[in-house]
Amino acid sequence: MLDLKRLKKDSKALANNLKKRGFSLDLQEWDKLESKRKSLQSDTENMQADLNQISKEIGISKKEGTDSSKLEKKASEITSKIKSQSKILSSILLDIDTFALSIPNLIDDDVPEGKDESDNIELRNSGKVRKFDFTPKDHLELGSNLSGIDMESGVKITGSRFAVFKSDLARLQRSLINFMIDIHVQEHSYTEVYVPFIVNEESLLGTGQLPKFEEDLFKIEGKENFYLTSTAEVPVTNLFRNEVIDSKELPKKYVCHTPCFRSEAGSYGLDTKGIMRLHQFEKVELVQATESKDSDNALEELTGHAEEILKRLELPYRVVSLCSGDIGFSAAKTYDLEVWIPSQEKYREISSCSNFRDFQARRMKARWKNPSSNKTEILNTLNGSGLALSRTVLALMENFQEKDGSISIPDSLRTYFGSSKITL
RNA sequence: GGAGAGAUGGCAGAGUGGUCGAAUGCGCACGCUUGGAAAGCGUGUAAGGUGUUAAAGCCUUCGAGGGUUCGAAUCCCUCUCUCUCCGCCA
Repeated sequence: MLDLKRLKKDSKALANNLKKRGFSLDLQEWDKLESKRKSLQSDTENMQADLNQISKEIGISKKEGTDSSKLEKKASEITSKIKSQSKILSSILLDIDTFALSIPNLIDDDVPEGKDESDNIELRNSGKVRKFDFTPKDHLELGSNLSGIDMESGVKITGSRFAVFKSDLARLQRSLINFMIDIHVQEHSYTEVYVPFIVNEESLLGTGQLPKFEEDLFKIEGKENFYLTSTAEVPVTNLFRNEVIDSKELPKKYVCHTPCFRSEAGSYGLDTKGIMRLHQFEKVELVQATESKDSDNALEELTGHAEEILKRLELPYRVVSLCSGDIGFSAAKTYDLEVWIPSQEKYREISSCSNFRDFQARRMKARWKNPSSNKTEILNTLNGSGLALSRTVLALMENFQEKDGSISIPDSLRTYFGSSKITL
């Protein structure tokens, strides 16, 4: 959520910033709501102050044993006025809340301007794209030859976009989880957490998936409004919700492995083959909370942590800065890591690292105590995949395939995986 | 699932209808003290809104929502969560 104070003072500047991502802020609507609120609120607060004063006088009068019936009559009149007035006020406050919750985050100045994906800017790349002396197969063909990826069973058990991993490929994914978490814990000093995969509405409001993007989520039928997590970002970032963190503990760095469930509404034609885009996939997620002055550096650091995994796995990748039109609702700035996919001869997203600044933290009242001012301030939050696992499996299969359909395992992973090759 | 207890500030913990936004302790900040530290002493220390150059002031908030009352942390109702005992279970 944006700072409502800034919206009150500086709405035009905010509107200009939001325009860059193609969001038009309805300034007329805002002015209308805000001026209504202002007059109603100050009216009711004045009445409330009167009532408090009179109530106090009644209290004193009762103690002294003098007659207070006139005061009580007056008070009772004010009370009923307040009741009707505050009903209107609370409905306007609700409107303002709804309005504010559906405004996306402001975009950092150094985010490239653009309309869509095609305007994203490549910042750097790493690793050599392999030249094959045979025609490389795609991961699905490799996987079914190895009896390691079974899409049919996924469909049978659940439906489309669900997959079954078997044998060495199931083990490959499992070894990658440990590989990634160990590096982040031991070398990048993250704290490992295990969290619920089912989350409530408040958590999703906090990170910004709700109220606008409910159609991307799997909702659980029942008395309570529960959802399956679409990313570990939701449960992990919400660890900070309604907390005041001691400055000595900052930055807070968490790493977490979870499954992710996405309905993928609106992506019917995309990546229909194989495990590129599934309703359920695994991810190792990095989450940080920092003071506001530190989040720029933290984004670079966190992105580097995710890149380190790709480097150790010897996967060719590039880093892309998302343009203003492609950046997500809650993010102020995002770097995507894209890994080379030989069968598509394209780089594809395998990690997305974002700085949300105070946008999520304000929604979830995640704060820290600034010892220099002795005030509580809103935290900055960041996250990034480190990495998405099914796409890592996919990338390893395709990039490390041999002519005979076997797959070699990069050196750094061998102790985790237990052998150097997956063979037919 | 059955029975009972509870939810108060960063934390712990008083407070059962009226100057209670809330005693006290811890923590934290500042000062005194010290060669320096610890201890000790003193002062300060909730959040949000409104307002202001800044402040003062005013409003709201004691798990959430509703109700009673001139007035609610305190009484009533509903819900959520936590703890203890019993049952069940991985």
